[in-house]
Amino acid sequence: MKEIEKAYEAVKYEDAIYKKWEKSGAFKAKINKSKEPFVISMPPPNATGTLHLGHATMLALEDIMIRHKRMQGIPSLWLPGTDHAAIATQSVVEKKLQEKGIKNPRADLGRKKLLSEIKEFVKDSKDTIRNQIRKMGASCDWEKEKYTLDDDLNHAVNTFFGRLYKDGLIYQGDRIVNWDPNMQTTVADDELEYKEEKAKFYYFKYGPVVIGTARPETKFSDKVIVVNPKDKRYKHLHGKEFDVEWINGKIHAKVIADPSVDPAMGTGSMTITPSHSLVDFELAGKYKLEKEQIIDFHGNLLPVAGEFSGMHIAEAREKIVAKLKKKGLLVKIEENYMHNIAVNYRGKGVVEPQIMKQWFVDVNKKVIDWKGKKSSIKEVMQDVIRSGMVKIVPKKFDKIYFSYVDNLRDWCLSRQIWWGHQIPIWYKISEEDKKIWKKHSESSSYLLQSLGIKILDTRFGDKEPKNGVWIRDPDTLDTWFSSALWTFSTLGWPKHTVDFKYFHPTSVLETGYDIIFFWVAKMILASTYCLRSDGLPEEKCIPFKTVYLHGLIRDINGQKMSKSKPETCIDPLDMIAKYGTDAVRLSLIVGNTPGNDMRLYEEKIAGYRNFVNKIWNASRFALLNIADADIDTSEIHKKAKSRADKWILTNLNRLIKEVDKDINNYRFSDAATKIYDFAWLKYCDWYLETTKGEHINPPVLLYVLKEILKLLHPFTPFVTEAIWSHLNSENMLINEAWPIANAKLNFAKESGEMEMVHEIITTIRSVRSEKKVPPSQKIDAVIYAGVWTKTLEDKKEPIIRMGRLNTLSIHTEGPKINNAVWKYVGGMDLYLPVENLVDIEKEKEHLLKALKITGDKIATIKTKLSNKNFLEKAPKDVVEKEKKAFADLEEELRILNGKISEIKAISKK
RNA sequence: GGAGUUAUAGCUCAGUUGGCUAGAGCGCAGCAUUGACAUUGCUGAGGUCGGAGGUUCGACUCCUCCUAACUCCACCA
Repeated sequence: MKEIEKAYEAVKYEDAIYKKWEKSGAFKAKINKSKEPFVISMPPPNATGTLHLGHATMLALEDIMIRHKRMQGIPSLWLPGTDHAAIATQSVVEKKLQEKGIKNPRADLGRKKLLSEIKEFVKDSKDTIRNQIRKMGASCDWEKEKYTLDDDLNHAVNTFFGRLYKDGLIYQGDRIVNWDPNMQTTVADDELEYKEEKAKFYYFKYGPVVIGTARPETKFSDKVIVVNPKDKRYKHLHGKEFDVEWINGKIHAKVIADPSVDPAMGTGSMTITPSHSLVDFELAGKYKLEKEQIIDFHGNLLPVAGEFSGMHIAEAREKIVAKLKKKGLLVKIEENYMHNIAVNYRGKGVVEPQIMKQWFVDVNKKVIDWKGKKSSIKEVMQDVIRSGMVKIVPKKFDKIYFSYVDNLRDWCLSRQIWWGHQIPIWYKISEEDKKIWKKHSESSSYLLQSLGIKILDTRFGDKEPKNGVWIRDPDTLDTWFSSALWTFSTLGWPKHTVDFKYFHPTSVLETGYDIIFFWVAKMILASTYCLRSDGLPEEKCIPFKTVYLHGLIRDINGQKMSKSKPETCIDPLDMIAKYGTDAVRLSLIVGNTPGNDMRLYEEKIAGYRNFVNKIWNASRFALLNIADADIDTSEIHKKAKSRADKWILTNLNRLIKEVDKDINNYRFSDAATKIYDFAWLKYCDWYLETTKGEHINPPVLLYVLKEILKLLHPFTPFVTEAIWSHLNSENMLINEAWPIANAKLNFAKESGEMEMVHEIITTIRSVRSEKKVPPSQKIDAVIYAGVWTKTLEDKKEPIIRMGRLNTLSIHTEGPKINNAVWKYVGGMDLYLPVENLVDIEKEKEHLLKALKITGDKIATIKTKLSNKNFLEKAPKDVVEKEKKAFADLEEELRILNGKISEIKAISKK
């Protein structure tokens, strides 16, 4: 025992402990059909990413839940995995290839080669994130690890797609999509970011009206003017048609009135460009107008632009304006027009709305047999939350969820990149078209469109259909399409494996609130649809029973941490190296309440490192003071001797109850804080300090320490396991049984703090009156403290070790130290020095202040107690409490008055 | 434009269905320290719970309005 270091150095222990856990099989979930399991599917981090604070928080929270349940003997599965993060990964690899000199990786390498490049890259970097998950101490079942592009998960994806297709829920449609000309792919609405930008706003004469626009380059073939029907300025024009002079000659235009136009915006009249604006596209659909593409997929103008054809839009804009000016059609230019432009949040490319053929999921068609009624995807998604089948913690996110689902649009599934699950759709084409197609390296679906390839037939399938020439849709599926299946595809679905039957639905989904739309909603969509069509009862079709949404971690200024601001950005791995995983975990848990953001700063982590060290030292102390670590701690209630023993056991018992309640209610911060307080303030500062010396009761000392370690283990797994190995060489703490509150350990009556306090105060008072000394200013502190003294064998002078105060000592015999007179005060075997007087004036001031406060309180409480309404309407226990408080206060007042008269008597002398 | 969240000590945050004198950590000031621990111990200062109303015997807690900050959604032709 003696060789334990004075300070706990996390780095020395953590990796070895993790290996030991993993090797022992402690993380493996064991099926036990007589018990209901506890299951978490780990939100899969990007396979090529590195651990950030969001991951660290997620891992810490989930590990707490899993370790707690595991110690309770509940079969617990935490299934880890990684995500292929399609767009992010492909763009990283493409960039790397470009750095190597391959200018256009897709065209130059072709699909097969590029994919194998990406595969290599993922393979190499996957271990990074895996090891970082281990660094956090995550006790997940690595044997069940999955990757969203695994073959069996691909099979699940295709099965999901196939069923939707068969049910007519998947359709291909011309839709306006967010096209990123840089990345050459569509971007989901969810993935857009808006950036404010200053631009010029142009006014042009267009026939009888003046129109305003920021984008003249899209206006070549505008032939429809739209005005608000209530706008009096344009009433005479409704339904009229006429020829107007425009960029490249005359255009036959007509006027439509629609309420979507804002009369206050610009001139109140506009022309529409259905191909490159969502609003215009919807208007065109409403009035059945033609939609002509103006800009191609690289951002260049098409032949409709005449002399500007082939020019990039950025370059063309001013030239078009110049031409219109020459024609006398330019009215004015507003220079400082602020507007938002949409950019892809990955890569930041400016998005150009385009009409393209894309695959969509219909969320409104009623095909799901749900609770005896044909329902749409949207309706099922609403019902699952509304009926409470899935609970969201905190509840405020219900509203946010509904505002999203109620306005849910059809889900655009296709992405024009190669890394991901390729769409399992085949097109029958002619031999000749196939030759053309091959020349273009099977690029992307928009080329199918623009090359004019004729599709003769369309089929769903994993493999190429027979008879005829078939090509597969070159696009891939939205990453979230595979993530949506995560809770059950990882358990073997579409097969109903033993694991699937036992472990699904999962218990808790724990993640940041920022991906509630991306992921949480899509998981509900996918699991209810897939599993219901398997014929499972509704309650088995949800992906999880509870969603716990943690707050996001922000920097000290409340800003999002981003790599662009390294000075405020905290890297969890650096912090782990510096302060240890346990400290990092605590700093992420304490103060983190569901759905509320939390600021993190290094001092906070350092604070928890100090706590970890405190536990280490308390244990060290215990071990140094116990001859034999194998002390029998059974039947501990019979071994509690002193009042202090009983007090700490009673408090421990209370703590266990509260911690269980808190963890079950997802109040992890509260649970951690309570254990922290108990361990540091009650066990170390109070119990250890009080019993130090000859009053150590080894069984209780050890028992309480062990219980603290168990309670703390889910929060700080490493240090607790490290200490445990000194206490118990046979079993690892990770496998120990979780503490259970024991009624026998409730000594509240014998050991209640207040009772003890009163007893000691009484004794002290009697001591004082005997010796006629003024009350010590620090007397009250005595109650919490307890100090010991010890004579060193090798020193002549008696030594007083002052743990907390100068005023108290514990000794079996009335000591005579430093010429002080010590008096036995009983109760806890305390000896009190009756000299060491204090500053009388200060004491007087202090007492008078206390007297005033107490007097005020008594007045308040008196009013309350004389209030009839209070006595009649307030709950009985509250009234009782008030009465007791009143009695206590009066007693306090008496004591204070006694002290004051004492002081006055002394100061007179 | 629509919706939501937050506002409590110098800083970061707790405060569970309204009910004992509103709490913690950090920071600050003072004191202490030879056998677990300076990654320590004790003591102290510091709050009209954003503002104004209302409901109630009683409001940090519930309701309304106002102010400020943040977030999400929509979107600017």
